[in-house]
Amino acid sequence: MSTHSMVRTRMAPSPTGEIHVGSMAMLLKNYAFAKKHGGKFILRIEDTDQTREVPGAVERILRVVKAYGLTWDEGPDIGGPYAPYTQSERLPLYKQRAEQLVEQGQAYYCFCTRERLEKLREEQMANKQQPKYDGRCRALDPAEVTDRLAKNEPAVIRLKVPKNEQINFTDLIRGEISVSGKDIDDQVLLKTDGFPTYHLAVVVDDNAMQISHILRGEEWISSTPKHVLLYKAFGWQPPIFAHVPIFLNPDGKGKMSKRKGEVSAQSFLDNGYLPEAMLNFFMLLGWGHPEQKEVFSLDEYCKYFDPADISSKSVVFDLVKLQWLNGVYIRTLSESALFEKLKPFIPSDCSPELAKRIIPLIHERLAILSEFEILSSFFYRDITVDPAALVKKATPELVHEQLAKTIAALENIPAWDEASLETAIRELQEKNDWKRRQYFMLLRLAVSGEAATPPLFTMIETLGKSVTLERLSHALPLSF
RNA sequence: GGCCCCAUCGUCCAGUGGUUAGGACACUAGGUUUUCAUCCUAGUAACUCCAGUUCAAUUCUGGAUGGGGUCACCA
Repeated sequence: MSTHSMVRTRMAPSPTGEIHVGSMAMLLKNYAFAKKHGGKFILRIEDTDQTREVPGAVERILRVVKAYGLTWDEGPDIGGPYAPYTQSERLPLYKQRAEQLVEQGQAYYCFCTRERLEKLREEQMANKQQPKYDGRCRALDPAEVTDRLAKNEPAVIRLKVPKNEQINFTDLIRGEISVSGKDIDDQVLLKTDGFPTYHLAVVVDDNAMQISHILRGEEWISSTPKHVLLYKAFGWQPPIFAHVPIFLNPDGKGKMSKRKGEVSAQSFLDNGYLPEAMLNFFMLLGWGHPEQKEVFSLDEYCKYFDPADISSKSVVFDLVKLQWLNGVYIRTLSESALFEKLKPFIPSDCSPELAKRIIPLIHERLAILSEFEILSSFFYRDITVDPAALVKKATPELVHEQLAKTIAALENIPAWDEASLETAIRELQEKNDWKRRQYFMLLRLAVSGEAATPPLFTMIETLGKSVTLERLSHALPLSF
């Protein structure tokens, strides 16, 4: 396969904070598409905005992508044939390209101050017009430009958008998209600080790095015509675009945002979602397995995934379904594997030994790893028992009798294991002709403080004799 | 608001010029069960509207409505 027909995809996060789940889902699609075609997946850092850069963000990005189980073939840390993969290290490239465009008459220097532009925008807004550059510097006298540049007057380079042209491009998901040049602003390509804007950098780098397919969020559709214009101006072959629908907030209103809950890819891991479940969930949003399967592996996804099959409507990030999926993945885990993954979520007052004994009891009840504590705390923490609940289904006299007799029986039990406990307690229940539901629930409440727990006998076994008897005794006076 | 994109159960995904419009999550009911959960069974629930094309439109075309995106020297 020649370099030209090689599939090369990329994800290009900017180090301005935590990577968003939507970005991680996009990254997955780029990854899967490259893998499907035996191509390369590239990670590039777009740090062209010095003002928004957050220290340590690059390292965190790399770490969280790995934590999700995804890898890259070329990137800032491992290099590659088109290094460097960090835009701030490629500055001369962009400057040279921007100047080339000026020479070709397809871009121009603009000396307008931020103040003027701001005022202009305000006026346009007041007049209900589109805020857009008015083109004042479009046709500056070349001599004047040279002069002002020589005086080091701050300048940007803007794209000279042909206002009477129609710009068309093909989107793999949506088909032909056409925008009129008059609706496109004269985008700044090179800023006064010498850094490129996203639009210049992305085109220059995607071309330099031989990117063949761009799978990105649909919020980029409206700026794609600018990119197409740039490819044309440089005489380059544009890559194939696929604009993937974005995630909507769980309530279905608007682009998934921080205001309505956690959105960083890392935060889901921190809350106890498994990376495999997250990836599987991403796969399900906007795309369907050919056999309508819901649970399948990354390998299988890479095999079937085709960007052309992605649905074209934005999708709601359904946390309820995510939870279900996560539970499915947790249930497939072995107990030792679950223990390993649970480690960060086991409270310090629960010993690892105890945790290991608790895990089988709550395994199928766990939807998110962080639920470990709430599902297990009564094993290692003091409990509070609601007296009203104890006598809800029986008279105080009966409850008192049941507790007293149970205590007596358990004190003399030959062995403290599930089978012996079950025998003793069932015997008691049958001999006294107590209602099983009521009696078992009473014991459950007395011993755990909870109405929903693991099975009674195994729970009591795990709790241990002294704790169990202590709690039963403690409940005794509560029945009155 | 201009421009662009989109429209099948509450949500996600299938699907078709003639179908009992299918699957999953959620929900409801039942079974298993000492509770919860798991597991099993069943059920409720959708083609946005209006024209046009056609013998026939959920499906094709146009429009309306609705939703989303975008309008920075941010990405």
